[in-house]
Amino acid sequence: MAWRGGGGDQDGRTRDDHLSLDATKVMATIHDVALRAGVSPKTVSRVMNDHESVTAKTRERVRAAMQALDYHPNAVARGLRAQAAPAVGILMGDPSGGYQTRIHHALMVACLQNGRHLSAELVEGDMAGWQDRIRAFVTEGGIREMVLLPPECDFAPLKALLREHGVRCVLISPTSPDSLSPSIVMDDRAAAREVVEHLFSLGHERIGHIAGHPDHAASTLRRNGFNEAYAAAGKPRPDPALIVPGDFSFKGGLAGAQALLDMDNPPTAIFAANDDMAAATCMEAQRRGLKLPDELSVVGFDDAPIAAAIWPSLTTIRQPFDQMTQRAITALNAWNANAALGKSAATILTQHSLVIRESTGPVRAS
Amino acid sequence: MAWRGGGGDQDGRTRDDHLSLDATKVMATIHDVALRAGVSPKTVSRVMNDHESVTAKTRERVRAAMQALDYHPNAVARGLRAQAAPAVGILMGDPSGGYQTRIHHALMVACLQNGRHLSAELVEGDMAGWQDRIRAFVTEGGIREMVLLPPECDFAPLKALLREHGVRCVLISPTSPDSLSPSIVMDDRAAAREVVEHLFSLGHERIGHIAGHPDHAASTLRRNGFNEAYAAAGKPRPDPALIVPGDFSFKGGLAGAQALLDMDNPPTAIFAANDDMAAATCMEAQRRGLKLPDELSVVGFDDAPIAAAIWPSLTTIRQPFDQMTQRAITALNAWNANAALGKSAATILTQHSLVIRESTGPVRAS
DNA sequence: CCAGCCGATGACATCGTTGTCGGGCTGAGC
DNA sequence: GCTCAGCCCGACAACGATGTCATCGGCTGG
Repeated sequence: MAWRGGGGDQDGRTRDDHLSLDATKVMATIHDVALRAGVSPKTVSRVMNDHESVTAKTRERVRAAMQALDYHPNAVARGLRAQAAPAVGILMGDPSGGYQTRIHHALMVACLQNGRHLSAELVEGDMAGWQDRIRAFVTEGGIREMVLLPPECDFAPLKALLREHGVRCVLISPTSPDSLSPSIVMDDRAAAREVVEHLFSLGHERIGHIAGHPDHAASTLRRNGFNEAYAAAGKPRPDPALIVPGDFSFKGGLAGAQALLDMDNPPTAIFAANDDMAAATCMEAQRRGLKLPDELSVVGFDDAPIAAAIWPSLTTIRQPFDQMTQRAITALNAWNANAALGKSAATILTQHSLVIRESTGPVRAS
Repeated sequence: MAWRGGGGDQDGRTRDDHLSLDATKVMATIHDVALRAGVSPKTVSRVMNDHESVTAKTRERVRAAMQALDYHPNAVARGLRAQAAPAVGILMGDPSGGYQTRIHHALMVACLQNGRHLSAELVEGDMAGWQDRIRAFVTEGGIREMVLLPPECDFAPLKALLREHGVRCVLISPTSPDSLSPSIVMDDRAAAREVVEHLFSLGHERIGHIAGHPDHAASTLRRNGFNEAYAAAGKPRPDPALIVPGDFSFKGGLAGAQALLDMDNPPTAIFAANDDMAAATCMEAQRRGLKLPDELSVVGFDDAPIAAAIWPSLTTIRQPFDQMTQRAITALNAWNANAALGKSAATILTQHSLVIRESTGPVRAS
């Protein structure tokens, strides 16, 4: 009985005893469980992975022992044996956009629900020797599965390197689907069209667009959707001057909004390619004394936290992050289930929705 | 010889061959290196950890072999042997504040520079059974070191649980230092005083304060610093009505700013306890047609990305995240170096700075 | 009644690395 | 020349879990 306790009856370990007073609870191993249940370690293992056939009675005894010892299998040892960590990898870069952070969070939730873990590695864009870093991440950490976000999910050398190391990838919102990795995408073009159609329905005709960062495929898709909406509605092509560049940043949004509002014939509505830029647009408009949404309607994209926080709250497109990450994990699980199947490179479309809030309203009669 | 193939030349493995065409490059093990260098695995290990004495010539041979095989030690196996993963743990909750995200990013950078890894686990505030989750994280993942952020770093049951499992913690900005874990803190009170003194120097007398989330110690410290500045300057206690509650969110900042600006005798300057709320304050002020900084000065806290992005750019306190996380890792390293030392529970103070931008200006003569 | 079979279980090896211990080699001192 | 110290280095085991194969029952069918 005693200091460390129970379960393992008395064990003679002194392994760490000299190391200070750490009453560190040494965790029970599969051997301890086996001993207590009066079976072999292998049988315990069988019970855990409910493999093959184990007598109900034995199974019960083992389970009881596990419970009594508060046994948790050691993931490190499992990883060693299996030549693979149970963790899903993800590469993180500059977090300032918020997009990456939200995906990361959603992925953690999805992993939690699937009994997995997430292991993140830093990748700064300008990093020299990124190959070695990735290699080390994969190789040392035993990562065999990864989720790639924009913009890395479009970086072919990275994908080649990962493939070379046998890492299975799922791509989130890649520019173009990859024949070897499943992709999780949303229909940016359709979403952008819905935005414009919503604005049309409110009577807007001159609509400005602040585009996204040119490196992200989504930027192009959203802009294309913007243009297509005109065609679909049988309207003439929009004035090209109404489309200004942006970069998904607040600052870029400010510049874009200024450019649009400085025009001789400014738009009555502005569709920014993400919420940060939309928020900046609201700010710039209010600074100029415009009343929102009466004198200017603004639409964002992403439904970031800021969209609901600011005033007026933003009409925006909700990206289904939960669903996207959930499917990403599901895709990895499925891949494991039927490993040999080469047909896994599916493209999975997720459902967005237009969230109408207070930043859009009918064109003011004037 | 060569059941598995020397030096990676031709190897006869078929382990995964049925598994599609994966030309998976199987990574070299310490045995491969040893074989190629003509030494025993143990010697290779010695070279890697530059332990003890190895002949320069041998060392050289081994290094060459390692290089030739592109050998990277397997962290999983090491972890198993060492009973500890090389990773530092961190608990992540709701990312919307941005604070956590920035720390996380800075920590990844610090880990990178120290050849370590970061392993994150999700902890939502309302989670039932968090004990089991933490236990699993620590126990299964082999985590022996952690960095705790607010508000978890003040949660005693959590710290007790971790201690019980022998996990070493470093606390970032805890409410009060812990006798068993080193803490990395900044002097929030002094920083808040500097903010107010800056405003005093611009001629402001009626200064509003939007406080932070009551659960965060920093909120109290910043408010106290706000009050102390008055005493230090020999001025009467500030009007209590000028201090309104907040919660570090954009939305909370909006509400706070509205409350302050709705007063009969509104303040000429507002000090928000973080940048999000300061940004909200700017937005609200501009919505009301106030010119910044002429009619209202605004100060934030944190130097979040938004501080430099919006117009006017925010005067704010820069929290030295890089330094804080760097020191956190250093503290862990030091702890390892002299494990038995109990004196590690130091409190490490980091240096903030007041960043003066465009959101503050002299009181308008009127 | 015995051969053969099948279902449940255990012994052993293995994953890649490192601590322990002892063996062998070298060189110095007598 | 011999011995012994001291330095390198390798054999072995161990970390905790699991795949492989053997084994040990008991059971059925001829």
